[in-house]
Amino acid sequence: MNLPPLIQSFVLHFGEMGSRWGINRTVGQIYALLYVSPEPLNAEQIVEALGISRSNVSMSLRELQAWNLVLLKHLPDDRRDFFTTPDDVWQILRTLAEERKKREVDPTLSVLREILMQQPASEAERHAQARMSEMHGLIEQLTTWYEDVKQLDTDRLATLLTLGAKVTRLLEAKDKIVSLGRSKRSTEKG
Amino acid sequence: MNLPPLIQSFVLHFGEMGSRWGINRTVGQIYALLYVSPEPLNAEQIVEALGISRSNVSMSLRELQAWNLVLLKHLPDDRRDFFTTPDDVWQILRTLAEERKKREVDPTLSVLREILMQQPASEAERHAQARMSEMHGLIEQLTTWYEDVKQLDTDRLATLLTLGAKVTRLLEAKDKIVSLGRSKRSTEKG
DNA sequence: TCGTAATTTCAGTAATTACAGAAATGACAG
DNA sequence: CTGTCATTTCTGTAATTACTGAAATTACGA
Repeated sequence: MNLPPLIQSFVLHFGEMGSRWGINRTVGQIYALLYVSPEPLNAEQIVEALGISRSNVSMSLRELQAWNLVLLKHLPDDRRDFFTTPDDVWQILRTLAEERKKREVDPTLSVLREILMQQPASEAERHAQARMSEMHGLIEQLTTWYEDVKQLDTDRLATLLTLGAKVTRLLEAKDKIVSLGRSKRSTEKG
Repeated sequence: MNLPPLIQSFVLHFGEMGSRWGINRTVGQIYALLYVSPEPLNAEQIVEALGISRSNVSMSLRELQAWNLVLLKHLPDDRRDFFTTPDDVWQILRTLAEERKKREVDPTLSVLREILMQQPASEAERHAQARMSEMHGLIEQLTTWYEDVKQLDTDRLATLLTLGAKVTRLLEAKDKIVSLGRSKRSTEKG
């Protein structure tokens, strides 16, 4: 590996993390390298920078393309493929969220739905279905929220994040007023 | 494997998904089994239900405990360990979020911070640092939001999720009013 | 303090996944 | 066409990870 020390730390870290993210070391390293490169890189440059085989680079880039995490660019009068990551980190976040949902959530959701359609044949199955139904409900609530906020443009999304706690405080205030109203009325009744 | 068909589907699915979630098949299967079981199970029961070795069960339970995903229970006059998952799916979600953050986000955040402390020795490093800084900023914003909303009790969290889009519409309305005011003033000026 | 049951650790093996190098394919210029 | 360069696919091997069965440890009752 032949990289400036500061970049190498970053690349190596992404490699190590790779396994925890469900991708492998090489894929993680290539992504990190592309992310910090000022210019798009071609396969040969990646081979030199990371010291890995040409075929490994080819397959890893394939993987990154399947995740929609890299952009393919072409330079005039050059047949080679050059790769970058999107400039906008928020766009990267969106892609990541979408792809992980597709791979890690949607399949479970559809399996749950399928199982919940069936008639339980025993008390054990009935209880299991009830549990699965709870899980299904939670996941649906989360994905509904996600589908909702992912529509937001970046500014509004950022605002929503920054707001986070404040929305909460607003809700608490509302609750307080409502419950005050309720307890007053219930006092009057009781 | 010796389970009612409906439960078996669920367990097998969690096993298959296991790899995508960064845990292994057995761990996924055991978790799924405990999740749908009406009563806590001991190791031997898991061995019988899933048809895997006793030692494998022991190591997988260890892994699940490291993730705080299972509860250890003891019955009176019985030395064996019995395991369950929490009843409340929201609690499970919280644990999952916390553990994944700890494993998948925090290490990256600290590596980024460390690298950003250093003096870039070249233009390439300077640019790389700028990119890392963008990433760091985004992750910080996300984790701040997370630290914020994770404090909420479940009712309020659920409300926040359901609200999702509506908060947005509120923001949009506010934006419209503000920008109307601005454009009016700028028209007056221009 | 011995014996027994439960659990954990360990060492070897099986299974899976990652990778390199070679061969094949594709794309284009002349 | 043919030759060249870029990329992909394929096959075998290396490395890693998952798993088993045996041995060791722990916990506790008699």
